[in-house]
Amino acid sequence: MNVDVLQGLNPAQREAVEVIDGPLLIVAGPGSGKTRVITHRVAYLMRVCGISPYRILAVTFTNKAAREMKERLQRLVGTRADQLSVGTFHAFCAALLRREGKHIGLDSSYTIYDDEDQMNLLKQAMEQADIDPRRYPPRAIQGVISGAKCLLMDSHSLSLNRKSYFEEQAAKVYQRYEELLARNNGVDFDDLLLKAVQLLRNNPEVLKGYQRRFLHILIDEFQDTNVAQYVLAKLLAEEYKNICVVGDADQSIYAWRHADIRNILSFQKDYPNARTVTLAENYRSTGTILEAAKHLISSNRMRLAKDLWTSREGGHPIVVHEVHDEEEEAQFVIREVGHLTSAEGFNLGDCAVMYRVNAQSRALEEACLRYGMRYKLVGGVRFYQRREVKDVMAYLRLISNPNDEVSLTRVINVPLRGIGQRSVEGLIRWARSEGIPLLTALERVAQDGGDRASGNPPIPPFSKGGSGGISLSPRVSRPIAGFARLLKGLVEDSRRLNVVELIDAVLERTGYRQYLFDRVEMAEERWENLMELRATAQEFRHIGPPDGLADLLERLALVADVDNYEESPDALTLITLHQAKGLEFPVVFMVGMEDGLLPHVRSLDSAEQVEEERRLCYVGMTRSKERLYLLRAFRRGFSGGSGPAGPSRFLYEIPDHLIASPTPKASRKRPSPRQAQDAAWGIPALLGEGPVLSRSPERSEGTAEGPEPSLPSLKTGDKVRHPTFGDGMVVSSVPSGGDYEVTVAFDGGAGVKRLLLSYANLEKLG
DNA sequence: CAGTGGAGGCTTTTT
DNA sequence: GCCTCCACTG
Repeated sequence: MNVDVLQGLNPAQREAVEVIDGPLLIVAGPGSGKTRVITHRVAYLMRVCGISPYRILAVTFTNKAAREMKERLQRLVGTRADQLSVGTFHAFCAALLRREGKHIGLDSSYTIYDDEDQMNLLKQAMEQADIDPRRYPPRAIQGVISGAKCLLMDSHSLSLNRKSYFEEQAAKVYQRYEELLARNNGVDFDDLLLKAVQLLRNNPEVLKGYQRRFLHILIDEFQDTNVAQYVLAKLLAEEYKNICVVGDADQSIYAWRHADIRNILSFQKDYPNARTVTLAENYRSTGTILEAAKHLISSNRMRLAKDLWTSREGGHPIVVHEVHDEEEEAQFVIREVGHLTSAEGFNLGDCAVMYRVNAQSRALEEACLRYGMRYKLVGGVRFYQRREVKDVMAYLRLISNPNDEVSLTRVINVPLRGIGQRSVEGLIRWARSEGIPLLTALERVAQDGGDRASGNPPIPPFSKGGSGGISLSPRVSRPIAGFARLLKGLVEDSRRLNVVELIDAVLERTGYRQYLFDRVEMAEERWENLMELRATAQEFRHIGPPDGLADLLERLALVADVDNYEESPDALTLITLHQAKGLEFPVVFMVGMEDGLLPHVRSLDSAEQVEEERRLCYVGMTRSKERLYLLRAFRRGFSGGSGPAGPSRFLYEIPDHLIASPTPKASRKRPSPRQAQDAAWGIPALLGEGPVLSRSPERSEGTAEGPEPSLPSLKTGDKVRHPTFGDGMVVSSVPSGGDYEVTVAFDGGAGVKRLLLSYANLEKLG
């Protein structure tokens, strides 16, 4: 019985399963059976080594991966799999904080803020810190704060280690932002990790408990972990040092989210005796595809080479095709998919179209609709980000955590109750000056504000009245009082109702349902979404108050999507390259193979970023099992106007002999600087045409024209004016993906900026 | 207080 | 080119 856990594994896989003592690094190339190894390893630990599932922790990057792992393990070891700790870092930390948060002053009913909530709070913090959001984009500030948190830095340490004036400003916001979070009894996603680490570091006895519990720790997608996650894992593994990490640096595509490939190096340094097992056999792709991908990725300097191989030699050549624009690109995909499904035995569900940015899905979707091809768009607006869902969630959060002012301000006037922005602001200011929670302020208005004689002169917006009350006109106070009563009633309901009943109560008693159908467009669809939320809540209905609500809210905060990607046998998949990671398809179309898109313009200023783009390209190519198409358009309507675009540099990194109907040798060489210049203006560099491919000549000709006359040329030394940054001098101007990337040194505090000419709205000064 | 229009701003995305 | 946010008007 114990034998079958090892059966069917190749020698490397077998080693990765059997080496259980001490630290282990598994380097897992694409399609190397990684998931199989992980699940079999866990099964081996349990069934062969007799280790209790309670003492095994397996951490994954996404909920989906966690779910799949659990399902597979259930098949391998049965119901004992339920006792395993399998989940994401964030979920693990959320549970830890709920249980042990009291050690760091966090109430167990804390709220987890998502991106949108976080930005709301951050903007407030910026206002309080008196930092101009025009000069310091909140998004960028958020990025700096998040980056600091992922390195386990607090605002003080960010301030000390600042590398720029910008970071110094960010540190100021950070401090305020933390104060606001604390007042709201809220945490953001990064806090889950940061606070978990803080908690464990500052509470040795708590830490010891977990260290002794987890005899074996596994981390999947190790290349995607950030420093905080690695430190957390290291802390937990300190007792037994049975830590197994699985990853592939070549598939690291989340550095921009503070994932740090250097964790792999740190691992080898922190555990000098760590064993390394490389899974090099690829079971997914044809020899041709694997060869092309290997060749591409070998251009990266920051990597450890590994020798991937497959027994599936040869295979269909890769099709590289040029089209005029995105419309033609979509048309080509549709025609080709039609051919593959009607004549070559593929199913529609076998095919996927992958792209760099979501905006590219539009042309594809339109084409699918026009030609009547079934498709499945992955991603888009996520479920828990939809307004109606977030509104109802805000009510639920507020019931659970009355200190949550973000949620309170979100719903105090939804449905419309005549409580305007000014009233809310006044209320908040008043509550702060009195040092009372916002909810208490509401209740006070309900107690005495509502009945106050109308003869009282309203002092807008709020002012202190006698005995800690406030005086305001009934027009303002009545709806506020009404809202306070509503909330109080719902909090009482929550003590006796299960979560499903509670959701129903919220929908009815707040008047939300009525509001939706009376006043909101597409009410049916939105209602459907709310019913889906209600369906999710069913899972928690048996958990009595107040835990049911807390559990539901945790789930809603940590599980991003109900309709995560699921295979649909009869639809063409449209998906971003990022989301495609971990998936595989018999047929893959990669569209938008242009410099400026892949690699993306925003990555062109650093070699590291271009390398990440190359990895992204590598990830896309290695999703394919049988057929791979690389499409490139001469001209693409991209944000800000349409411009010609040169072929992706990555196309030149694929050997000729792997490409269908090889193009003339001369044009397949890496372009000379002159050619690169031409390419940037859309002058065709790839002249060859495959047999399947036809390009309408009359349209193609139109692309060979010169630069758009509308783009003014700027040269070094020119004086320019920018609407927000003010006056400055051009330092450099280089063509970039059909645009110009202009570097400008501004006179004021703005410093040196890199701008895209078509976005920047620069005025040339005589 | 609430609905409308103009201006500005633009990857990738899970938790 | 399209969506989002803010400012203004009704």
